[in-house]
Amino acid sequence: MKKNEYEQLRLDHQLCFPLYAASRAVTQKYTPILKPLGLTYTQYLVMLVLWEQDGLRVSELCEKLFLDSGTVTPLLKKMEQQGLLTRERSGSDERVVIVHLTEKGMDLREKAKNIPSEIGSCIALSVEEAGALYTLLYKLMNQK
Amino acid sequence: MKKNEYEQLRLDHQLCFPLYAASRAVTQKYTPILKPLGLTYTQYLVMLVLWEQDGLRVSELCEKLFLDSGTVTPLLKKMEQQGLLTRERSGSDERVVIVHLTEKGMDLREKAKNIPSEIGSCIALSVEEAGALYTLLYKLMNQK
DNA sequence: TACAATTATATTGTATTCAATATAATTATG
DNA sequence: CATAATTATATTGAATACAATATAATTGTA
Repeated sequence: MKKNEYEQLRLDHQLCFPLYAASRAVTQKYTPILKPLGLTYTQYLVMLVLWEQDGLRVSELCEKLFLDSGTVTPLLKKMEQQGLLTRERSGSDERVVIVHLTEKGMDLREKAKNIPSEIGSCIALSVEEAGALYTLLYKLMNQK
Repeated sequence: MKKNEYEQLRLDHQLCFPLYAASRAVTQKYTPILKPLGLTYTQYLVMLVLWEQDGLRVSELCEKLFLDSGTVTPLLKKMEQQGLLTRERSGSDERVVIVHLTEKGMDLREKAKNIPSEIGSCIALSVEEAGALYTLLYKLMNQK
């Protein structure tokens, strides 16, 4: 029984591991594609959010991306330096920082337009598989 | 048609995002569980591999975990300092570093034994869902 | 056997992540 | 209205990740 005692600890019995490895693998696929746009993967996620809805608070960006201020604040500062966005304190509540895209930030959308299909073409999943995966992952990420 | 032009760039149309967010969410579940063992998540993965097969090369650990030497080398040094393992150059090939668990490293396995079920109990997926997810993730991580 | 490739780790530099804490502004309450 | 509690963001510190490069050892080959 000695063998079975630790059976559960086998790497190939873990769900966390392929999740972790697949996530990194997919992120790595983005790196060369995002490089011409001057974006990292996390910066790209911020842009996706802002292209959909500009003028969000830092806290709203954090919520949408499931990231905390320790990650997002330096990220936004860097992106501000790069001229992609602006950060200004709200007039009505000085604690709040509102993020707006610059012209340059908005223009980048055009260059990014085809990235999803580029990525899609190098991900070997059928539409059904991708849909099933999507559903399962959302289930996983939305539980507290 | 302006709206549809950028439809693909919506955050909720991306597969990468729930993958990334779910991965981080799951890793975060491990943090408090691993803390009593003095392990981080990545260190735990190294231990899983070594508990299964001791005496691996650094390169073999890298392959199994899909990590590169820039991640693994400092990780192993830290774990060596903590007394969990030893790193020695191979006699037959001085380029090779062989990693062995110490007594302390092996003993930790007993304390880790129930972690998979602890994690399993806070992951809200059925056995079938977990199986399907597992299969899809392996598909994703194994494509070059 | 010199010495050009190759191989195995290690190092460096940049960019995340996140827990924990700090700070400043606003709100709630006695 | 003073101040305790809360809120929003920022800072700090520790641990990853990974691309790019470096170094040392080994192998292949003219």
